[in-house]
Amino acid sequence: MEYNFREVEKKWQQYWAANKTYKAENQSAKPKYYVLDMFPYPSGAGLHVGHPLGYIASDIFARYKRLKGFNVLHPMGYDSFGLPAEQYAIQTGQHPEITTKTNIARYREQLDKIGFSFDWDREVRTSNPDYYKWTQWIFIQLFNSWYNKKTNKAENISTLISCFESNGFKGTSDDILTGDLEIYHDGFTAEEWKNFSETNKEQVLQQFRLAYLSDTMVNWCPQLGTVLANEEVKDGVSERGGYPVERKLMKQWSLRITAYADRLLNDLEGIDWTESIKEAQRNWIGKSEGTSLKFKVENSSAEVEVFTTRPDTIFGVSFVTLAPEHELVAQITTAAQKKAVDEYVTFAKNRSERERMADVKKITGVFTGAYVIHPFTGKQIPIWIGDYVLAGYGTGAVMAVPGHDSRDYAFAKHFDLPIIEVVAGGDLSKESYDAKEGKLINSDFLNGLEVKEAIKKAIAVIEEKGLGKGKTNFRLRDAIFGRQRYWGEPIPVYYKNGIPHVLKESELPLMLPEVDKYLPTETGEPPLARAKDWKYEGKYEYEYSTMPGWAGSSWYFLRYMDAHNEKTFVSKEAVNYWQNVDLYIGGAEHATGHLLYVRFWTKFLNDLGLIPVIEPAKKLINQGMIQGVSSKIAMKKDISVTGMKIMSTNEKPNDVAGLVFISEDGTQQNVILPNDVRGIFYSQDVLSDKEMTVERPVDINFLIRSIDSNYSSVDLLQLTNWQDDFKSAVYICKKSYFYKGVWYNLSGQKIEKSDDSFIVRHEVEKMSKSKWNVVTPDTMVEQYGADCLRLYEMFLGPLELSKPWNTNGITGVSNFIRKLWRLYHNGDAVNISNEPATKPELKALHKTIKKISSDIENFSFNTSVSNFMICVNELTDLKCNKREILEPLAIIIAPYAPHIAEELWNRLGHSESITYASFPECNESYLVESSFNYPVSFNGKTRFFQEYDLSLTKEQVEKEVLTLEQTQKYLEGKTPKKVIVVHNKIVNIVI
RNA sequence: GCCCAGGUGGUGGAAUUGGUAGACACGCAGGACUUAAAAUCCUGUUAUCAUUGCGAUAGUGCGGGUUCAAGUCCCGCCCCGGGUACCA
Repeated sequence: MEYNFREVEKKWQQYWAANKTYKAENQSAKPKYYVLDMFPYPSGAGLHVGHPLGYIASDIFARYKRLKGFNVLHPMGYDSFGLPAEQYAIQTGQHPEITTKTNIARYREQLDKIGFSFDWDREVRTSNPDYYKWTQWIFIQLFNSWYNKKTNKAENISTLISCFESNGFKGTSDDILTGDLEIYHDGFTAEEWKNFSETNKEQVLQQFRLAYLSDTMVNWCPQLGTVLANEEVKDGVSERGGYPVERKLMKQWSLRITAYADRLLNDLEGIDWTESIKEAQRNWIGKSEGTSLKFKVENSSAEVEVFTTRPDTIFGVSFVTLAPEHELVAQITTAAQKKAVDEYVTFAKNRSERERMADVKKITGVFTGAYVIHPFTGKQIPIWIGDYVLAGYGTGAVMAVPGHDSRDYAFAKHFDLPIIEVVAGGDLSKESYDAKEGKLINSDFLNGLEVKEAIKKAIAVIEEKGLGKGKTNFRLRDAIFGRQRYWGEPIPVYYKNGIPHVLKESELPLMLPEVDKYLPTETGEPPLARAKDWKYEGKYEYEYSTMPGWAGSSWYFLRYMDAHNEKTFVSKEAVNYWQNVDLYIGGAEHATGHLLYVRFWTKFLNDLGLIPVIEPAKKLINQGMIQGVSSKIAMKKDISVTGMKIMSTNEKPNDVAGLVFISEDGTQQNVILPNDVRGIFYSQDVLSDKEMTVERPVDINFLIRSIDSNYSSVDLLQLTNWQDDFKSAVYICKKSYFYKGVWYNLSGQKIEKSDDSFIVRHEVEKMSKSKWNVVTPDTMVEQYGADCLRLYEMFLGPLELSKPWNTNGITGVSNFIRKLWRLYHNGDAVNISNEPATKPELKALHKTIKKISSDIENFSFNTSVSNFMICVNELTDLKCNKREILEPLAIIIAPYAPHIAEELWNRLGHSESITYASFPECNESYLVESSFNYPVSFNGKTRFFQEYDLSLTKEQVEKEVLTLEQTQKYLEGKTPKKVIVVHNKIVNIVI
């Protein structure tokens, strides 16, 4: 009887669920191991074959660790707040909670079918009040904290208040309190503080709180009706939906992640994450060290402060550029230039982010008419405004050194400003010389110094003269935390006299209220403003924005440790036992979003003494993307057709009746198309000029036959019945066309059938519902079984590589599973012998044990599958049915194919699950060879093989080889110059 | 532009510290079994030349180099994928 995977897989999935086989305990004598997958967002499309890739890998690892005697925590849950469910709610009026529940149920069903060893008792959902209660609680801790630069830790805001009460505040230069943070508040004395109004005090405190309210430039997305964080914006459009994003000044909740910039950067050293992710985070944090420097404005008390990393080039400054939004712009602009400046500032403000990024190359700017005085030469230097200077970085002003900065160079060239050479080594007539190498020239006291020394000296002189001081800047911005959306965690804040107050812990969770519509109010307030009678203590307004999607996922790894605790977000005992994640698997697309925020929150919670770890995950593996193959149908434009030319195609739907073809012999053919034709699609093999076409995706389920890897033919009947605009469309093929289920020849006469195929093009891209190229695991599981899907996804190639999905090799894996089954059976009956195993059998097993162990440790799951195949092939050839071999084999294969392994284990006579068996150790003595078949090569080219006993020394092998008849043949009578013998490896004879 | 990862048969991909390139699998071709098909099993399969057999030559994106020996190390370049984008 053949292996019945349907029955067996179902049986064991039920067994595991009923027996809670994968339940993890919070205490154990065993060492702990925590394997975590990145949270899925349960979208309406369900899981596609790309999702399980990482889950299968982590599941193999988790199962392996259990077999190795570890107490394994391997949980799963859902990141269930978010935009898609809400967008769906807006369209249909259905509560997002219902959509979310349905989607989760579908995910769960799909996950269960693949046989994952999750401890489902620990499932969490970010949208459940018993979960978001603690997300809100952490927000309150952030609100009640400030970052003390002296201790380099977050502390309760009360320590800051007592500092104000005793010492007051010295203003932005109060290093001890502000460090590198930009605090916009004047200094005050202790006495003044005590007399401040509550409002005034809170204004000051908002400058320090880790969760704070401020007027910030935000990424506003009008179509989504919300602000977005920097990493949710890609190329000037929203990551979800692709809607335009504009800059807007709004009062917003933000998190002061910048306080942690240095630690987020430095602590990367201590974690075993992929270098690419670490590098992406380093770039995102963007630390740069330089100096601030003040330039006095001529005939004014104002000063322009700039930030530069190249103070050595101070004598190369030929102008100063301000960002259009710079506060000094209005103040310093001369009357003569006012009009030009105002126009420019308006222009710059109205340009969308998208436009600005699209024409990076386009240089724009205007002269203010004002000048600064060079602090060393005393010369006049013009002040310009340019939008290549960003208001949000540094001081929003730069000292332009066109000789040694390519952006300044481009600006200077464009507006014909002087270019001064101060570092020797470049050719300034062609381009700026940006390298930090060479000797300083034309630079007074810096002349002759190397750039690095000059930087040091310049900073020293600048500081000495009180013109500025050494300073570090980060590219990282504070994270905007409010979203003007419904489906998210309510921010636990209410307003009393305009001052924000947080809720008491006992008042949590602040439940998401019911609303009549999921849209903003008429006055533009977020959806929560629609909630009826939703007021704190019946009178104070709540905050109407909700938290962003990443709030819940910034601490979920902790909740899994203690998922049902009602007293605290995670108990001390649980977190002290589980510490942090040992292995985290997920996509690289979260490099600068989730993975940065979760590190930030972890450090913060550690500062407060709530958890013992400073990093969420010790090791991180990125799985590659499984791409989909979409199929593209061609339409439109003036067409050249192979063998004929279509002359006029005014493709207005009602104007295609008189298509004129010119056939190969040059005669015109007037094709009469019916009047109600609503569109024309072209088979890809009739198009010779791809430039003239546009394409749209069609459902890959309509494909019938693959022509080659780039093209397939499509089922026109299915396509015609698909969507409205396909129903009354004409499908043009080489010799005929298809319309409403009927074929016509090109003269417009009905024909019985056509031997034409309608061809669509393939394209490899991200799997997505909108591209109609999604392949779900369900059909795979149905057809081949979960074990086969698991093995096949691993067999496809290295985990971290992206690859398009194809099922070409699936039969190989399926055959392997059947072959494995047959090894344990003779016909229908289990056939196991208790005889001792032979040497070749033991060798086949133990070399596999060795290989599989090292493969798993190195996350090289694809080679494991190959090695299982080799092992089973060898044992099949040896006709091995010995218990001594087949029992350990079942165990080592169990992490990969748990269902069949359980069944075989059971048939071997075990009543317990294979999950807690112990992984066999490799016995090296079975692998020891007594001889080696040496490849004998001449000048590095292998010619033949010769077997020698391994006890032979190098010298003996050399002597033996030289006596061989074959050797003599290749020597052709010459004497070898040199003979290299590498023991157990190779013989190379140099002639 | 910058940063990161890649480039090996018709395809997915193997290859410890430099040491037999192409494991394993798909596909393809031929064969066995079968009334037939499916399933299964066997043989072959980098290219070119030669072929009765033995074999010869080339070959891991391209061009150089180091070495007895290079897919692997070094230098220069090309191509594809991902990230990032005026960060002073």
